[in-house]
Amino acid sequence: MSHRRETLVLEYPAHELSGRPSPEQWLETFHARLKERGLKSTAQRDEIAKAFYRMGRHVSAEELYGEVKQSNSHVGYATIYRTLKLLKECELVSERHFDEGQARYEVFGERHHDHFICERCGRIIEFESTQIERLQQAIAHEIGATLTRHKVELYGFCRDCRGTENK
Amino acid sequence: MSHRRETLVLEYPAHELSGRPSPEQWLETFHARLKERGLKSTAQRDEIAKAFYRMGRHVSAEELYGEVKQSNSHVGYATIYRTLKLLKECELVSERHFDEGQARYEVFGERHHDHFICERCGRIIEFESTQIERLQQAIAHEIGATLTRHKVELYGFCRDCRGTENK
DNA sequence: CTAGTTGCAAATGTTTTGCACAAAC
DNA sequence: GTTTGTGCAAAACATTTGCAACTAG
Repeated sequence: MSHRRETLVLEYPAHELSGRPSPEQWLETFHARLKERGLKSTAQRDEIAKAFYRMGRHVSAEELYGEVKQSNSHVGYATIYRTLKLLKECELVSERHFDEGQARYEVFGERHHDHFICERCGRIIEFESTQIERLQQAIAHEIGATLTRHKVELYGFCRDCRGTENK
Repeated sequence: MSHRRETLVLEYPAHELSGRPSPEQWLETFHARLKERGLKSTAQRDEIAKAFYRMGRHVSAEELYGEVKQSNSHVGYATIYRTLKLLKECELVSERHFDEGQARYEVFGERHHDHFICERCGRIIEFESTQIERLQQAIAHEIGATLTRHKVELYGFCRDCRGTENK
């Protein structure tokens, strides 16, 4: 009996993302979903979407605002938030609330994964676990509930920050 | 080989809480921890702590403020927040951030449990799973991290709200 | 007495909204 | 030409803080 891999740790730098559509495909999908909803494509929406995609994972509205400002100094915070909301509605982005004040956003529709967050350096490591997925379904079944989504977050000290806790 | 129970669903109404100290014990502990820290016990702190304890689980600052106002109309929001922060520091209360804007608080130090949150009616069901606990440790080990805390949240439709999704 | 606590109002940080002007379809 | 989108400033929230008056130890 083969030993199937149940847990997979994924830690990619922003420039090395797997399982993603190309930026062009992604933007096209955005345009299509906007059209479906009778909404318009605009230069700002494209800029924001592209900047977001380029930045990789776990981006805050503030960070995105900063990035977009670099190329186009004339976007307002409001448009950032409005576009992020749109991208959520178009199911291209998902919103996460880690234990900070602000929300973070990531490209949606990749394989489901969960997060480890280092409490010292803020590093976020992603992982997938089919066992955890299965267990969650089992628990939902026991409760008598239907699951729409779920969230597993581990907090602690990462490899590099272990042993520096008391510094 | 016996079939050990791995998952336990806990759903208590506020008036039927298990594994808790008595309100008096709890308040005494609060007093003791304040003293340790060179801080004072006051009428307000007691009132807030008692109201909190009485209200049961998953209380927001707003709800607690409302409750305290009933008996003593002269507490400010600031004192609610300051006392909640104190209770956290005294490890008598823990703070949770579900996917709402506001934080929710619960009595700390009971057995670790996780939450299912119904997206229709807001009901929160707690459960414990030793398997999930073990898996999380295994994942932390694989990442090379030390875990300080973790969080599992399931979202969906509860028993009573299933089938009413499209109403 | 004196350090710690309170209530208020004002400040904060994040996100949302109203509105007049501008741009897409 | 409508309808939708934008930028700005103001509003809306949840939470925190400064400060003068107050109170527990």
